[in-house]
Amino acid sequence: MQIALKQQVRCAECPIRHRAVCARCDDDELTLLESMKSYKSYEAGEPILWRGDDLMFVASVVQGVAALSKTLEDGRTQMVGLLLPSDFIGRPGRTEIDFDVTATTDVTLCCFSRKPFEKLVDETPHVAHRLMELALDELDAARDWMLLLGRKTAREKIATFIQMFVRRTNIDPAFGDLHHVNMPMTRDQIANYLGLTLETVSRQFSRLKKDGVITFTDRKTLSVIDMAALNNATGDDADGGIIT
Amino acid sequence: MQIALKQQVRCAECPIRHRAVCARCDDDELTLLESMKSYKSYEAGEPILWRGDDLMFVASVVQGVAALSKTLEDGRTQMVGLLLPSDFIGRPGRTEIDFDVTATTDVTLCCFSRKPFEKLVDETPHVAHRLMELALDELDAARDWMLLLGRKTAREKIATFIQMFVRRTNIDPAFGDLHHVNMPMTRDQIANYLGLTLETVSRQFSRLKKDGVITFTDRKTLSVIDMAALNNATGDDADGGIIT
DNA sequence: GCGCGGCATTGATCCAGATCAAAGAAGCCC
DNA sequence: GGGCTTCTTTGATCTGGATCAATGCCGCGC
Repeated sequence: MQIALKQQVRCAECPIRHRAVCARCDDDELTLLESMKSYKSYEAGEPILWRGDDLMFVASVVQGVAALSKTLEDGRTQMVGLLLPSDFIGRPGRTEIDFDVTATTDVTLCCFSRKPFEKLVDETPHVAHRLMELALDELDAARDWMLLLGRKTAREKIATFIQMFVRRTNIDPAFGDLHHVNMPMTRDQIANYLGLTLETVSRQFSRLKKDGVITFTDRKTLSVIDMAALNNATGDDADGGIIT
Repeated sequence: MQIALKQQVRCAECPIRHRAVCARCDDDELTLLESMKSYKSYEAGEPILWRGDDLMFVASVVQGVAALSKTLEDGRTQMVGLLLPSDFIGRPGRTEIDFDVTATTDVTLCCFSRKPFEKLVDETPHVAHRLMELALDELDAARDWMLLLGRKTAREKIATFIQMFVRRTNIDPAFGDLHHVNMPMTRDQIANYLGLTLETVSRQFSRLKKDGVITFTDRKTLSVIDMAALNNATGDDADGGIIT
């Protein structure tokens, strides 16, 4: 799965070229970015940033999945964001962050020193604009998630979780009726994501399997057998707008 | 409590002048804004916008409290945001919203038609910048809230809720040791906010009262007797950074 | 003052999901 | 391949908060 990435990929060939913060940069701007950027890699499980860290760099996720999480005094933790390729770490005007960032899978970041990057943002309206869009997308995702955390049952949470990966993975609708989904997380991480315990996560996966909604290829890969049943099980309004 | 607001307050005298989206506008810009703006009022309980509505205007909350909420198929609802004076409704590039906006108390909005306002944003970098800051603040709040919804117990949720109002209400630290707090919401609204039922909210208030942490003046006004105990009961790290 | 409608409180019971506990898989290193 | 460790599943039990059901409180209109 993991594609080896040359230490310094040319921006023009970058896999996240069209979706990241640099999406609307022209050739001159890309040349500038190329001179500023450097890649950093992290292994699965490795911390990327700790809460309260001084933010020396900002970065785009090029490859892999990272998680934002918060922890209570006694150790209970909750994921509060999931960073996929093209998502951005760090914000203009913020010098530190209030959550931990951890590599969920092996992760490659495209990093920029904060100061020069902020200068660039100030001088390049469309980069500022793109940052705004990314922040608003995160805000939308956070709100959907709040509904999930506050009101959904365990089964609905798991169904929503699977649905999310289906939508993200399988952009191509002409894929056939069997939706293969890879979930790059352990049961424990999924539990932290959904505000559940890992045992409950496991049990709900088993129930959906017994009910003939999904089937497992291996522990992290499943296929959706009955997409209608899955959508039903999320508890959301039916008008999700996606034709299954 | 409610201060009567003239139908068209001069921007220079506006109570949210220094915190809203217009915070850094100069006199010329204010003159322009004054010619664009119009006030709208809503009574407590009244809907302001429905999910999916076409966003004809954007607005700043001048006075009162409004709530953003989302609803599941079967009617369960969850608040996903609370709009206080100076908070902003509507985003550049978004023509509709994915949640309901309802007046929690009587609300006054300062409205701008969406199109001309977007033009203004494009031409005025510091307005765009301020919008970004407001969005990022909302994102921070959303993440704290996700931790609360996903992992906190009922008692911790209520304690956090009270603490939030203490911090917002009583900016002046030289207030004495008795912290009066006004909560402009019914038990039912608090429950929707915290992902609980109204009965549980009521019970936890009673327990905190019995434990000598708070005392009630009336149903919506309370005083914190033991601030240390309250902070302890939130479950958060002690380093909240506020001297009580 | 009385009656009525809209919160709020309190009690009794139930159940979804947490917790405690044990036994399978699946890597992975030697 | 054998013996680690780490992750996952499944079972038994417990419990916090939901649900169901009164009852209490307060403001308001007549």
